Amino acid sequence: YFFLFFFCPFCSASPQPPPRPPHIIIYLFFPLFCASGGAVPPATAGVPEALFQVPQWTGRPQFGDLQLNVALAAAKAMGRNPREIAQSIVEHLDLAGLAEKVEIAGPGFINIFLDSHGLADAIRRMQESTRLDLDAVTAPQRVVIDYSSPNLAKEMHVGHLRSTIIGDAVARVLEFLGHQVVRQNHVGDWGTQFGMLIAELEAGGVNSAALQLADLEGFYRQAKAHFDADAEFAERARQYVVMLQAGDAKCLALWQTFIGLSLQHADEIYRKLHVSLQPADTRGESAYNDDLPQVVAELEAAGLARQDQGARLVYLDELVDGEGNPLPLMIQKGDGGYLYGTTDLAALRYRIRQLRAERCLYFIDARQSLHMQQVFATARAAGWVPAQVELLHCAFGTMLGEDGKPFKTRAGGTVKLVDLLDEAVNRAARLVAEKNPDLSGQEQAEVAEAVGIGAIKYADLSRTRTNDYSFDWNQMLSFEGNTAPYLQYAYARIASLFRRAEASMDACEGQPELRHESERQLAIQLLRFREVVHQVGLRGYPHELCNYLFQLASCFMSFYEHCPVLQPGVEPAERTGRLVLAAATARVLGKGLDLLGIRTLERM
RNA sequence: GCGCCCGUAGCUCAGUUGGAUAGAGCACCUGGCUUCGAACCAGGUGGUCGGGAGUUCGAGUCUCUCCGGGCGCGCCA
Repeated sequence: YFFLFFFCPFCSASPQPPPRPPHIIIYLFFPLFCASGGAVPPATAGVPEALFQVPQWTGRPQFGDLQLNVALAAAKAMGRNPREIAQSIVEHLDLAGLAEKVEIAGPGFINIFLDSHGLADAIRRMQESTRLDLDAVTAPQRVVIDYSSPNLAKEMHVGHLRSTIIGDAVARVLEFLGHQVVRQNHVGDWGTQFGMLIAELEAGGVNSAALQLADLEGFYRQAKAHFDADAEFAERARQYVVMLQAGDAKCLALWQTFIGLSLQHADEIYRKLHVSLQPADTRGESAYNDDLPQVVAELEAAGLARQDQGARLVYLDELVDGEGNPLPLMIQKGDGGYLYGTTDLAALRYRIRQLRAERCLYFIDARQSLHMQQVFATARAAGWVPAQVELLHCAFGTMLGEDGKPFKTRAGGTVKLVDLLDEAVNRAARLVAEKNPDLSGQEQAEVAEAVGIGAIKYADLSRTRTNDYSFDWNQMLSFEGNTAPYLQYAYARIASLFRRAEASMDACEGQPELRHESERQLAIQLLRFREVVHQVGLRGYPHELCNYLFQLASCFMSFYEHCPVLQPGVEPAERTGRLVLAAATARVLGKGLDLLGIRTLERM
């Protein structure tokens, strides 16, 4: 016997399991045609993996729109003929109104050909819905997201881009899904580096009142050089750190000057980047200074910390290398100073206790993987993290130079983020002036801003975040092909269409006809939006949304090429239907770009 | 030594629970602007998925092994 029930991960109205234990249960997840949204039901966790199936989009018309391979998997488990199983599944399938045809093909593929009327109906519903038919999750979580977190001792550079942009996109996605998002900008505003800077200022007799942001970078470099070369200087720097942590007034005043300048600079960058971080989201390492002794004391009391050569380290059974050698986390130095791991633990404790996090996402460099693992394991061992709270290190790769080594300019420095952003806007401005000289100067500037910044963000967001990537000025500032401007252009064309039609995009309603293949493909793409957004919220990979939006825009461009809308000879019903498709496309593109933190334009 | 990541078209990259003929963008070639925006569209050239073995109806995807590259592994963050 086969018991089939349709069980949509985005739908709160899931059917109940059969009353008696079935011989075999096949769950069919239908991503489409669900009236209401919801969280992924926890029941999925208990389903035997082999019998758990989501129909896949085929992308090949001859194999239908959706394909189920469950018969093949079941055949293996049951030792039966897959085609027979497929046949028996198909006999039990009731897809009235959803599919016009179901075929068994090859060794036992079940190919589902969606019904065009059903598709059109789903598009109509989507266009009528204020949320693109994507309702909020039924079980919202409180999610703390740690991202951007620049080092305040120096100016922001291209290396800070990834965490800032990717974390922001995921924050927006989770918020859109209905989760309660708490952003945490864990800035590096504490520690040895500030002792270095203070020592450098003292040595140089610099007037801190006249200090400018532009000076900071140079001071940091000098201080670092002195620190590495001059043992005496290094010792002084360490003493300043101790004084700073002890609350010495003079040191604190200097420190305030530094971080004040840096935070202001960071905020300017965030505004330029159209990143949603606000000053109130900043809670730097210094905020946890007073908690550190308590953190160490608690770990000690829990019997997790041991002293070794004056330093305190946490040893855990699960923190070992391949040969069983311990990989301890140091939480206190021999001189009594604390380390960033201690601060991370204090921050995590704060996020659970004060912020009441049910989920914590960390957008931090992949090179910190071991460290994050140590911090998570230590916090759990200390009993600070309830078992149901998910701690996720959303790692990202390193930005490399042409030589495959961590990126540096020819002079050995880093590319400042401001310079990259300005260059992007300048290039975009030249392009706009050339392509659309009719726009006013003000409009051209706005377009250049949106296009230039969008291109940079998209170049980063559209790659799998865990991979390293090479910094390539031209590629990052490209405006052709799979880029943000392509998506913005598709949006602008639709806006233009509605201006010409003298119609409102939001008020555009009706039933598309989906006669042309490109109309059908566009409709299918539109309906995939929900599953993609949920996926990004679950895994934290914004490139999945980028890929989807690019496909959607491509489908639209093709549709628009082949299906006239306002031209003479187009029947009224056809015209209405195509306007609905265009409007729905614009809304999904607009929302998708918004979730990526990229602006849309009515004209460009 | 141990661990993690990576190796897919000339270049930069996708490829979700293993599914039918491995896909994009850039570059190159051929077409398309008196018709809704050519930042575009239609089509073409281009691949031993690093090598080998295994698992099975079926492997870019899973296992093992080798090669090549990157990163990490107690007193910086």
